[in-house]
Amino acid sequence: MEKKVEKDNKGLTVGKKKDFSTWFSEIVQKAELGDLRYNVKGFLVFQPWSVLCMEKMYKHFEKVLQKKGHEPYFFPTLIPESNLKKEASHVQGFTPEVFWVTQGGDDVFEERLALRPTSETAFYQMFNLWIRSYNDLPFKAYQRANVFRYETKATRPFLRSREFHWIEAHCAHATEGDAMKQVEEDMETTKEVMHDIFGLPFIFFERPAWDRFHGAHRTFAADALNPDGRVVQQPSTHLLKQDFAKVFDVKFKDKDGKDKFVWITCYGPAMSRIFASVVSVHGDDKGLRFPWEIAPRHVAIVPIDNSKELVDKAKELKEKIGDFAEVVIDSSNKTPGEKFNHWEMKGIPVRIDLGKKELKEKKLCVFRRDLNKKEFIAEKELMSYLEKVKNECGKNLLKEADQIFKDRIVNVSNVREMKKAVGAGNIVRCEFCSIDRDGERCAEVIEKEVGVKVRGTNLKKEAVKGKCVVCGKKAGNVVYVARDY
RNA sequence: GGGGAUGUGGGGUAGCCUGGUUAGCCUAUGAGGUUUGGGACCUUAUGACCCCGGUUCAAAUCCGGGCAUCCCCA
Repeated sequence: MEKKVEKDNKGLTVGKKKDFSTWFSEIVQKAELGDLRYNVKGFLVFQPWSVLCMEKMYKHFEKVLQKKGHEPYFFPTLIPESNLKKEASHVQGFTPEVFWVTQGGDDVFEERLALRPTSETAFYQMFNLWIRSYNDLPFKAYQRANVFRYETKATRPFLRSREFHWIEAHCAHATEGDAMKQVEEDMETTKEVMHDIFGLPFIFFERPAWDRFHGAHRTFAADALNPDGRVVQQPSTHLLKQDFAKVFDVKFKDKDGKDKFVWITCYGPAMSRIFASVVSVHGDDKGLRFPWEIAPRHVAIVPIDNSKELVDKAKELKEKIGDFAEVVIDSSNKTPGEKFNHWEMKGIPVRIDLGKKELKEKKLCVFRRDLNKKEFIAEKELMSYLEKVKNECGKNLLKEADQIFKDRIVNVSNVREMKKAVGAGNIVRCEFCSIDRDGERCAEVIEKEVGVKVRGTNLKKEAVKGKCVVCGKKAGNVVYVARDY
């Protein structure tokens, strides 16, 4: 049959590599991930296909957090201004981004209430009441929540919205050593979930002194990479030391009978933003692709026509698959071709094309999205086929993503090379004077001349032997630089 | 932070410069029918000029303000 001229706008009109920004906008709309037409700037409606995936992502994160001893909470969305103001650098950093609630009905509040931009100042207020003794430590809490930030930079659906969905974990420890171990545990959690299950490669960097979380002593953040060569900050974990403990007066009686301030850490994986990376990293020119574990649905059965015979057979197969996979039957009135394209756009891992031929021959025509491969199997092999795809498809996507990520890290030894490498969409590795305050001037030079930010140092110690690419002084660190959003 | 562009049914658009019939087209949607192995077809129906103000006999069109979206640069 003749290929139809694309004028109905159902397919993607650009390649992911060619024009990533258009590709992303299109896929959000055409795969029905989010509707941007909600009439408040910077906010969007999350549609079922993104919600179903994000629900699964939440489950994976929460399961691991709970396994490691975190307990779940739901904190209030509103935080009094006085709480927010307690820690000086925290308030300074977040105040410009706060949405304020000033009234209830016609009553004007004496004190403004913040729609939480993050919940340190809510959790630690309560830590003060809950923590009494070293027996209470470590105190490991988390919540899944939506938070609000009045972003002034260009907002983008999922990636940077004024309301986003995340998990924030807050922990209190008896010693700095314990706190640092927590930070390491958070990084391990990120790898276990985001890399191993969601299939997203990243590097954990320690951020330079000038780029820490407001109120943190040390900040560690995972940078993932989009196809356009820009990095996206994914989960970050922070060593807050005792600053917040002091202003919220969170003390415990230690074994030696003395009152001591707790050491606090916090960790924040943003589900909506990780979802953006899942879409960006795994998607292709036909649409979405998902690792099995977080696919909104697993199998679509497409009856070639909607005859009773075929629809009944589809139901029978669904029954047979049972709890092994989530199955949808597409008995819409679309033509088969349109259904095929639709489910490829949606990124369903397995599609079963069911026609009279298969019925007669007791065969099934199966299509797997990770490889875009169609084949015929005997009907009795269905379950083992699904099992195989379940095991393989996440791994395939991960392998592909890891390879691309690895190839995008490029070493340079001067600013000119850096410009070239960054222009080609790479993350650049180079030697640099210092990630303490005195290196900030060199970072500014790079930002101005090349348009990239110093992301930080890799946690794996890397040998330094040369000079800083900017000032030429003896290098103190190997740093990574990249364009960001 | 700076600059540029845009806003017309659910989606994509024509018309705007030069104000003047019933706002045209594609698609989607409802109904009826024919179809169905890679984006079907016929008949028919529904549906729009971002908001507020100004100019004018007359505004989608010109002017001012607001809101929103997209792109580029730092």
